[in-house]
Order: sequence, then C-alpha cells, then structure tokens
Amino acid sequence: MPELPEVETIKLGLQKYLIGHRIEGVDVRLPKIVQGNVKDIEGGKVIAVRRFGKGLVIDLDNDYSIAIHIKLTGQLIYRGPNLRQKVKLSKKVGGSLPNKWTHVIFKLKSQPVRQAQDKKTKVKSATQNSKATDAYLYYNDIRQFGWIRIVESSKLKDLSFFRDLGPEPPVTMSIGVQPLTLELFKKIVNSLNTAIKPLLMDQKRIGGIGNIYANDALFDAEIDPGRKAKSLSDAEIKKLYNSILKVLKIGLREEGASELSFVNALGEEGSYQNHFLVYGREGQKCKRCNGIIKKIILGGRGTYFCPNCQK
DNA sequence: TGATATGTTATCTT
DNA sequence: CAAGATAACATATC
Repeated sequence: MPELPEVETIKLGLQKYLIGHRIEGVDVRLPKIVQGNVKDIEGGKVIAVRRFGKGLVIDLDNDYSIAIHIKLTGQLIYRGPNLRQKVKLSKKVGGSLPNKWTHVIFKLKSQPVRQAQDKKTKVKSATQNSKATDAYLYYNDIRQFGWIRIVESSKLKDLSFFRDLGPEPPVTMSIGVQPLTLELFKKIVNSLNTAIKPLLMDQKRIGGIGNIYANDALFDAEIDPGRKAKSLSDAEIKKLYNSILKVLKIGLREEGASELSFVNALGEEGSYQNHFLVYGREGQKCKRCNGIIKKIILGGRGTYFCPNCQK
C-alpha cells in the first residue's frame, strides 16, 4: 500500500518535474475528491513539494497549497516537457491518460527553458519566453478514497490529518514532522498496552508506516505482531526500531511496492514487492526458519508472521 | 456471486 | 477519556 517509501517516491518525482510549472486550470471530474476552491490555485507557480507521513503537499507561490492523500489507490502522474523520452505507463495506470479513473486534471504551463538557448540564439529570447509548453498532472484513483484539499499554506496545520500526525522514522533527507528517535519510540511503545502492530500503523502515534512495512519490520525484528507493546524489552524495542528504519530504507531504494495501484510520478512501478519479507506470504515457507507463514487479523488488518521465529 | 483487500475516519462499545 | 471493535468508503480481483 502507499506508505512512507511510496509517497516519498512520488514526492521526489513531483519535485523533479513539477517545480516551476504554473497552474493554468483544474478539471475536477469527480467533485467529492476535491475540497476547497480550485480558483485559488489558478495562476500559482509550484515552488515546493513536501511529504508529511503518507500525506503530500504541493506549495505554490501565491500562499496556497494543495494537500493530497492518495490513500489506497491514488496516483499522481506527470505528463509534460520535463519528461524524458520513452516513459512507458504501467498497466496499473489503466491505459492512456486521462482514463476512466482520472478524477482530477491539473493543467500546467512549464516555464520557458532559459538555459536551453545557446549563445548564438540569444536574440531569440523574446520568442523563447512565449514558448512555455503544456503539461498535465493527472490524479487517478480506482477506489476514490483519496482526497485533494486546496488550502492556504499557513493553514495546512489545521487539517486534521497533518495536525494529528505522529513523529516519523527518519529515513529521508528532510522530514516535515518531528523525527521518531529511539528514545521517543521507546516512550511510545512502553506506554501502550495495545498490540505492537496496530500501534506501528497508528498514524497519530507514528507517521508513515502501513501494513506492508509494519509486517516486514516485525518479521525482521523477530517479534510477534500480537505482542502487547508494553511487554517489549528495551532490547526488543531497539531491534524493532532498527528494523523499521531498515525496511523503510529498502522500500525507498526499491522506489516503493507496486501492490494495488502504486506507480511513481511518471506512471512506473516500484519493486519492493519483489522483496517482501513476510507480507502476502501466507502458507509459504519462512525466509529465516522452517516455519510456515500464518495470516491473522489484527486491528482489522491482514497480518502475516512466522509463528516459529517471531516471538 | 460473493468474499476479500485496504488507510483513514466515524461511530459505537467497553 | 482511552482504547478496542466495527463499519463505511469503492471497486478490481480472486
């Protein structure tokens, strides 16, 4: 599912391709996805793209921001002049864009490419300036759970999702929320009597971890997902903390897991799904011992673990 | 055909 | 009030 590594992958793509583009207009095909007034972002230029947990923010130069949560099946796909040649859309996009799952289209104009002109053509700068090209950012969402909110940049913190987001594991260059240090993690884990896995996935306590990485981190740390958080020893907490950072980093390296509909900002798949430690491996052999991976429901979510080596 | 999957939020129960 | 359970959302896929 789209979790920290997946959303970070999209963020990096948008940073690369979207910054400098001006929003010409927004075509909202499914109104329930968008809240706020799209007129507020028309004419605004993209100056930054940020990520908070699993949430994305596109900042404009007119003091408005676009806050986005892709939930389970959202996709943000860029098409425009910054694209390198031959980018093949994944099948998960559902055909050429826009398609029946495209609910919002941001129509953009790229800024003129100044450095592209060489010395000889300096004279042409006037025409060059008028040569901004069209670009598009498509929001696709099969299950329509995601949301896009137009909000004044200064009021982002008022959105409940951002306001209530817990500290997140420090695995990227810059993070928008408080970093989850080992000390902080210890404090959170020690103070709660809930099962450890639902705790890892609780965005209000820890930001960015979802079902895939929670399962894999607990497997890596050899901890039973159903253990009460309070019952973990300091050594186990430390091990789990390191496992969380480890699996998230591998997820980042693999540019996310293309489970369900995840694709990056160019519509390409990630590859962490080829590296799952336990996630989705019900009935298969444990990668560490002879155990058979079992699936249970914890906190209403599918939970995979090896009863033989996760204690 | 019907069960399943899932992140987040809302609502109800304990 | 905290925390757990459950449902709701929507739809492709098995």
